[in-house]
Amino acid sequence: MPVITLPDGSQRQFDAPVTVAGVAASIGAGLARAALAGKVDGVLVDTSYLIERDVQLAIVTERDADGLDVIRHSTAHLLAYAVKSLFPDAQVTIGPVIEDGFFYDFSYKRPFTPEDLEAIEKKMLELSKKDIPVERYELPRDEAIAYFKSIGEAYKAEIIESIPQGEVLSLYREGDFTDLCRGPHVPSTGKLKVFKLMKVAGAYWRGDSKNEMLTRVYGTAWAKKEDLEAYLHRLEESEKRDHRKIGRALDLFHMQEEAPGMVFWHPKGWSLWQSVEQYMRARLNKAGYQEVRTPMMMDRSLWEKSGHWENYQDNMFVTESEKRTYAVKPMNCPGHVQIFNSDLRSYRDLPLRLAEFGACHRNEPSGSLHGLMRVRGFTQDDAHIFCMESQLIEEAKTFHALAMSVYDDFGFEGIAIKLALRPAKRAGSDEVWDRAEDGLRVALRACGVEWEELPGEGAFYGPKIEYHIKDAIGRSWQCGTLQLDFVLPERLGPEYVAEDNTRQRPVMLHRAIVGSMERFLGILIENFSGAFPSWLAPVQAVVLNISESQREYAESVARQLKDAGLRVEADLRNEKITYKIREHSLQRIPYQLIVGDKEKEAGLVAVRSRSGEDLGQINLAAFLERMQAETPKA
RNA sequence: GCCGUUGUAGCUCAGUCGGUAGAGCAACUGAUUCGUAAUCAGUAGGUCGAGUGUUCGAUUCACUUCAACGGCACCA
Repeated sequence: MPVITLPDGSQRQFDAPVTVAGVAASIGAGLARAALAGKVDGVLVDTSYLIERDVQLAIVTERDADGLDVIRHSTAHLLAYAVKSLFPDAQVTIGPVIEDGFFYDFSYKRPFTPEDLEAIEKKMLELSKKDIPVERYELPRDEAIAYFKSIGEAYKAEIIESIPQGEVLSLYREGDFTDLCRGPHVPSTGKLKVFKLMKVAGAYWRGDSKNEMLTRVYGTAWAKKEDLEAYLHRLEESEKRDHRKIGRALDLFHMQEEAPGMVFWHPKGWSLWQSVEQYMRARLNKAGYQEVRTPMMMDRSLWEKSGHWENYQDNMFVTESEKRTYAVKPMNCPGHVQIFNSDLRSYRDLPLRLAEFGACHRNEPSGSLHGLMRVRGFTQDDAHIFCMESQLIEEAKTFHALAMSVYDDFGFEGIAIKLALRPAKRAGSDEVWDRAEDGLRVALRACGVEWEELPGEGAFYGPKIEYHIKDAIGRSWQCGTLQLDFVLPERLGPEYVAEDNTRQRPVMLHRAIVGSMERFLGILIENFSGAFPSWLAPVQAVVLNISESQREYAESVARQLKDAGLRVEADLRNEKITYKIREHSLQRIPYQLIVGDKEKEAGLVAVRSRSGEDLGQINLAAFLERMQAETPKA
């Protein structure tokens, strides 16, 4: 006699076991129709799930986040169903829900084409219209293996084989298509109406590049048509923000075939870069760092000592001269250790913080290159802190505060912190790793922050804290990092003289805040959609004369502002003022200073903000003050 | 690196069922001197990513190669 408690606290008693669908029907016909799944004591189940005891039950509909997931998951199955009916000898593998949609991986003798995709989508609509029931049933593991082998689904059979003996598995049948799945699923294909197949791509079986490449079909699915449209619109909007597009439109940088993965910075892009670099330099100086510069390439033997040769040889650019092999630096740390080693250091010198805007090169796989976000030549705001173990926590805390303050100045919020732990391929003993990982945990705790741990993601020489920032369209990027390293000091041999006159090994902290300058600028471009805050904008203001008679006045205004340190241009072209305003608006210049006869006479400028607002006529001192107020203090 | 797609003027793109290419914007020249997002007229601009092959003839077809784009894998 199950008593069912609904989310509003009301209870219903039934004389006999009842399905989720049955409960929904007892509440109302509308709910029965809308029911996609149920949540029984917090666990998602099908509407066909039989309730035999007292439970908490929520009927899941398309209005719930869970309901949307069920829709997406079931749409992935519908996709597989359609593929199997169009291409019977294709094999199905997996089809999970992902952000905004789903995908399904197939094995087929040839990859699907964009035309196939259209046909598949059409078939899916057809199957949806038929409103075919989706039925759940169970099979013992071994029977399930035999079943999938019998219908030629080798991948499914392999998946089940990796499930422990003795388990009972759930299968879902819709029409003549059956798939292994944990579920739950919508009760019938008619519930799936709003979906779109987005693209085909290759993907390795089980995510391993040694395995066969499958064809992956990506799709999106929503509860309502308007949601789908809003999603497609959102995609279009992010395309407009693409840093490669804006980089061209605003003349910031370009890349070309002869230098794949390397950037040609144009004057305006380099101005942006310099604003970021000078800001960081000021922050680092104030925080007790000393800036250095180390060689672009060093002898192979040094990279062998550091362990980079062994771990990353294939990804290093190498050159030869007079029978010696040199590698272009992929990291700055070995160079910084050489500076540390160049003198006898005392414990009084510690912590020694060496910073470098270090230009590094890594021969990244061709397929991984992506605009400014993933390049082969990049510059880090890198620094290494050499300290005693007793100073670790304090250094980590100070770094954390600095990093957060920098992100704040750039306008980023909601920084996610992650702790990447020892990878399979690593240097150093387990005992050393224990110490390093615990050290970072203690430091994070001391900072009073929450973090997520990522097993196996650390660097070969040590664990790392990662700072992930979220941009204006919700994408997350790793920028900052703090890495604790006991290994490189062992390998490269830095030492200091301790208080008791013994020689001791310093601990090394690797750290960066913006990470790769290239990537960070890419993030800034997309985050601001090219409309940089005035302290970063390559051109902060442009002076526009309305007609020839204010030429000299406009020139003198521009000159005075430049002398005061602003990045200012004058547009004295003989064009209509509306034309000039349009052009500079498209260039996203923060302020347009318009001077006509009125301003010339009064010795003022009429200020138009980037948003199109008229800020009125002000004098130059007032304008300079305004700019000053918009610039973060170092 | 792997799978797929793409590569035509500075940018965005059209085109040629094989007979050496076209638009809009940008650029340049001239006229216009104008008050808050596009003044008018004219001019110029391309080894059709690179290489090889098929062909009387290739930007178009085939193959190779490079790069970009979307994924996968990788990311010290």
